[in-house]
Formats: sequence, C-alpha cells, structure tokens
Amino acid sequence: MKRIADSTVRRLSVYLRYLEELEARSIATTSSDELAAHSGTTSAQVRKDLSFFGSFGKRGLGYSVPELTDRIRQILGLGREWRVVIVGAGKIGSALSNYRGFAQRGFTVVGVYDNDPRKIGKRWDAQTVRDIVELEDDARRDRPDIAVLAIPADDVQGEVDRIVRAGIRAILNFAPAQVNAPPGVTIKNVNMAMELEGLSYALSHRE
Amino acid sequence: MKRIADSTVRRLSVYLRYLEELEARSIATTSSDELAAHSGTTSAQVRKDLSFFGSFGKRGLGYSVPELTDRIRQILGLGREWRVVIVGAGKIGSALSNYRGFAQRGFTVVGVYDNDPRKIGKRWDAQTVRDIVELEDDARRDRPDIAVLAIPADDVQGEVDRIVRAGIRAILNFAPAQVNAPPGVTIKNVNMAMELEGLSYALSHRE
DNA sequence: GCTATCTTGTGAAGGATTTCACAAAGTCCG
DNA sequence: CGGACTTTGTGAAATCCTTCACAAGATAGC
Repeated sequence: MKRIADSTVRRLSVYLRYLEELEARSIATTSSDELAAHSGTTSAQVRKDLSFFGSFGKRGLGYSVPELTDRIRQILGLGREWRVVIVGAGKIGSALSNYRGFAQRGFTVVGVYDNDPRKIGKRWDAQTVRDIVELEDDARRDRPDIAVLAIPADDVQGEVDRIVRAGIRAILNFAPAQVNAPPGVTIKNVNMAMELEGLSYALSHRE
Repeated sequence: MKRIADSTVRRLSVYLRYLEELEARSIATTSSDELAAHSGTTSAQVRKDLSFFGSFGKRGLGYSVPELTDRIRQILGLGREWRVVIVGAGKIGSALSNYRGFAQRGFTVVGVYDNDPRKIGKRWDAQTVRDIVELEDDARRDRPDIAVLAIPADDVQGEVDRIVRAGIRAILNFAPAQVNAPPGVTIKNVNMAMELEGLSYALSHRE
C-alpha cells in the first residue's frame, strides 16, 4: 500500500473522535461536510483522506456512522489490545494512564518503571513501580508493544536504547530531547517546550 | 514578512535546545551539519530555516553559538516574560509547571483555575487554586498571555470561550477535543490519544 | 598573495499535500 | 418514471515544503 502521510493519520484520529460522539448520540449518518466542520478541515480533505483506504460512503447520502467508525478503528489498528509500559513514574505517565480514552481504545498498562529507589516498590495508580533495570527481563514475559517515555531530559537516549533492546518497537516520547532509534522502531515526540515556543512565536509575530 | 511554516518554527525550537547545550559546554561555534545531526534533519534544511530570518553564519566557518542562540531566542519571542494561566488543576498542568525548562524560557505561572469545589482554595505547586469563574476578572489585573487548558474533554469549547473573553490570545490545549477559536487567537493542540493512535497505526502497517 | 579547503546562503528542481472542480451515483418527490 | 437535488470519489491544478547543487565568501597554510 502507498505510504500514507502522517497528517492523514492524525486527521483520521480526529474524525474517529467525532464519530464516537455521533454514535453515542445514536445518529446514523454523517457527511464529509459535517466531519470537516467538526475537525477543522475541509470536506474535500475528509474525502481524500478516506479515499486512500477505500470508499466508505454513499453518494447523495453520506457515511453510515457505525460503519465508518468501524472502518477507521480498523485502519488505525484499534481492533486489538496494545500493551503499554510507562517508563518514568511521574505525573505525565499518570495523567496518561488515568485518561479514560486510554483503556477505552484498547491500551493497557502492563508495567511502570523508574530508576529512583524512593519510587521503586511503591504503589502508582493500579501498578507497583518496578526497577527500570528489570525492563528487559520483564518484557520477555509481558510482551509490551509500546513504551511511554516520560523522564527528565537526562540520558533519554540510554533509556531509548534499553527499550529497543527489550524488543519494543513503538515509543511515545515526552522528554524534551532529540532521540535516534534504529529503523523499524517508530517514535512520536510530544514536546511541550516546543509547543509553548510555537505560541510565543505566534504571539510575537502578529501584525 | 513572509509566512513561516509551522514545521520551521518547531525545528528552530530543536536547534535552540542543542545550542543551549553547546553554550553550557562553552563551545563557541557550530555548523549547519552539526546542528542537523543533532536535530534529526539535514544541513540544507537548517540553512533554509535560518535564511527566512537573515544570515547569521560565516561562510567557511559556521555559526557563533552565542550569537545564533540569541537570534533564535529573539525569533521565537523568548526575550521576554510570558504570563501563563493554567486552567485545570490536574496532573498535566502540574507536570508542565514543574518542568524546569518552563521558567527557564521565561514562562511564569500567574494563576491556576479549576471548577471543582474540592480543589478551589487548595495549594497546588506554588499557587492557590482559584475558581474558574474568576478568570475573566483576574485577567484584567494579571494580564496573562497564554492559557494552558488541561481539563477533561467535556465542555472544552465553553472554557475556550471563557479564555478568549478574558482577552487571552494563545491557548495550549491538552484536552482531546477539537476546538474553534476566533481569528487572532492561536491554539496548539497536544493530543495524547492522537499520538497513541499514530503509533497503533504504525505498528499495524509494518510489512 | 595564491591555492586549497571549508561552509554558508539560495535559486531552482523535485516531491508531497491540499484544494479545486466535476462526473457519477444515489435519493426524494411529484 | 423523470427531473431536481445531494454528496461522494477522484483526476488535475495549485500550493507548500524539502532537497539539490553550486557560486560566493571566508579561512588557513605555504
């Protein structure tokens, strides 16, 4: 299959959220126009995005909400459980695992790790914090798919290497640091400093 | 001035982080090649990004670290204090305000708000949580520039409207919801669900 | 001062993404 | 059943962003 742009995948996520809302309200059909209005894009963009994966609508009528919801879930790979480990038993990881959409979409926390002796062994949400050095051994048993990396900026690369050695091939990185991963490992960076600086830039360049 | 791509501004942020590291190590000069290697891009991209704002290097030599650091800080609008209010006294806001780069780059928390009576009046980091209904009045006195919106997905739009009424023109939104702002107000969305779904998509579409 | 070498700054080319615009397919109603 | 209307799916055009490639400016060594 042709490579799909990152921006397309992100928009599918947004469409899905609105579709779930429609489903909860028992609304049976929607249109590219309506999806666009609630997703901050245009109807042509919605149709183009969906067209990469098939044609799910009916001309003149629009899209069946349950069907399109299912299709997008399938496209995004949300039809199964994803096993997640959180590296860094701090506030960000906690916010994430308490987020109700997290479990709802099939993401399950199978372990929480830290390197701080004061945290190891303590209760943290529904988990007990484990020593980060045990990640590689544990991974053989727990088979996590995704690591959420939420540690301070120091030695981010070392932890990325450890995660990769543990056989995990997807990382959500909250540390404000640039990291390299071998090919075959996907990293998404969420960088609050960068976003704030983007706002600072926007505020500074108003005419 | 010509409109600058969002991606360019984000990369400037990354360059700045590396430059600060070089500065801390008292290294006097660097090159587009070196900046690129530490920022996950190419040297041509670095030079092109900088060229939108001027020419800061010396041919054959590279860039002066202190000078380029200053210039990028200026471009990003980091030469001044930015007054920030946090709406939603939860873990995300707390993680953000405890992040050491936050104060370092001139972002100051001038108020924390919530609508939960159990939180209002309580201590939260170095602040006392105030009632969200007071935001508009307080803003006249505190003159915040940026609002960090970190509440659950319900009624995000209502809070955005309140923030805009309070005269704040930049919002960093952590709520997993699409929001509309009037022109002149900049919103950056940080959406963890979206990022996770992006990873799910990547894991599902490996050959 | 001359040559070899380095690295920037930047037009032009190439590639990717978004927008346009319209034929095709379906519904609705008289 | 036919005409008016709606909305999709998609090539083509337009726009935006990245990469290429190289002249020009600067240094260093002899």
